[in-house]
Amino acid sequence: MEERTTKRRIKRRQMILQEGFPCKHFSFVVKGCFRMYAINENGTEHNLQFAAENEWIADVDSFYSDKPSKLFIEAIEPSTIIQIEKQDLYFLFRSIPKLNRVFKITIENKFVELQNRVLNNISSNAQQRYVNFIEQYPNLASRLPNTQIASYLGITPEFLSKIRSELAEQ
Amino acid sequence: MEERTTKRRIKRRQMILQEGFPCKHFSFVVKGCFRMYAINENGTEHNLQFAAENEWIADVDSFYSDKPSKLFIEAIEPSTIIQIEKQDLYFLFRSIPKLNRVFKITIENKFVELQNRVLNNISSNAQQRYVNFIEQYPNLASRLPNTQIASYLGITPEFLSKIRSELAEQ
DNA sequence: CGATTCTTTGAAAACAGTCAATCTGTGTGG
DNA sequence: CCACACAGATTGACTGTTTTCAAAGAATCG
Repeated sequence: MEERTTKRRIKRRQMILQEGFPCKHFSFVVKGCFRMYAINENGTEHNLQFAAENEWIADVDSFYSDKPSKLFIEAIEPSTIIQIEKQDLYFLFRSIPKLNRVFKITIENKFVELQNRVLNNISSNAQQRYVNFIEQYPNLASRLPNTQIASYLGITPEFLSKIRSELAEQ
Repeated sequence: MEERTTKRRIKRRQMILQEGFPCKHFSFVVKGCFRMYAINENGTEHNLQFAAENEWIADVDSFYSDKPSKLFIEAIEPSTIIQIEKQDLYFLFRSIPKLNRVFKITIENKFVELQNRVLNNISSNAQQRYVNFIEQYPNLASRLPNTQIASYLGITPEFLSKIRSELAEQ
């Protein structure tokens, strides 16, 4: 297994995926925290996903299709990851059949999580979404800058600040 | 295969899944169109997904966990579906190994689709989301009532109507 | 054809973004 | 270990977006 994977130390703000390049690896976060985001035509960043300890992160679309990615993955903290390339992942799937099931369940869970996020986005206002985020991911909420949370929720940092001051005085 | 699946005719407005019940089936749409939605505490409906011909629909979370669903699935048009229960699906996975791969790819594609929808929700205003919807799903857009599209986009039918009249005069 | 759903419209209110200025904290190099 | 640069957080005034409510007209299922 070790010879099929690579352990890497990643500095704060270092990118492990940049727009325009194919996503060559699935990355497992051993220590630290990452964000995956897109940049729109105005230059605004939008966080699609965070990944902290014991979570996988990759641009699934680009990884399986080999298309150039439209996303960035960047370390928010100094981090350690274990990376695996597609051919090696497929090798492991063949040699450890159980792994297929593990990955199937992982993506099914991520699918359900995303569906709940969509429901949140279309049914709740910004304050409710922020409260839900804190309740659902308390450990992320406490270690992330609010700027990053705002970008994940789809609101401006200024407006998040106003939401927080409203919540504080209640 | 036939003896493991059930073909059903579904009337317009008939439910094939209701909140509080476990989702017992994956349903394959042969003919017609369905929507999956949640109802919040105010009684407002929010469309999570549509499924027309040749698409699968189910509450994935409830189906695999056997938990009571929080969702509804309802026919928007008179429809025909083929349903399969979990035990029979697992039987088919064992007898037709390729089917595992087919389902894996299906859910990976749905995952990517959902991720793009989230990106849309957090990065675009209502007008852009509506235009994107029409471009991405032209055949759905033409057969669905605007009420249902508004509910999918997370806006009110009244505001969608205003968006449409703005687009029309351009 | 009739009942029901869907669509449109308008005015007022609530929600969220923009821009600019200031304040706070903290990572890094010296 | 200190100082400084820089990212992050807050505030306020103003603008823009979306909702709400009510009412009327159009389309469509049965």
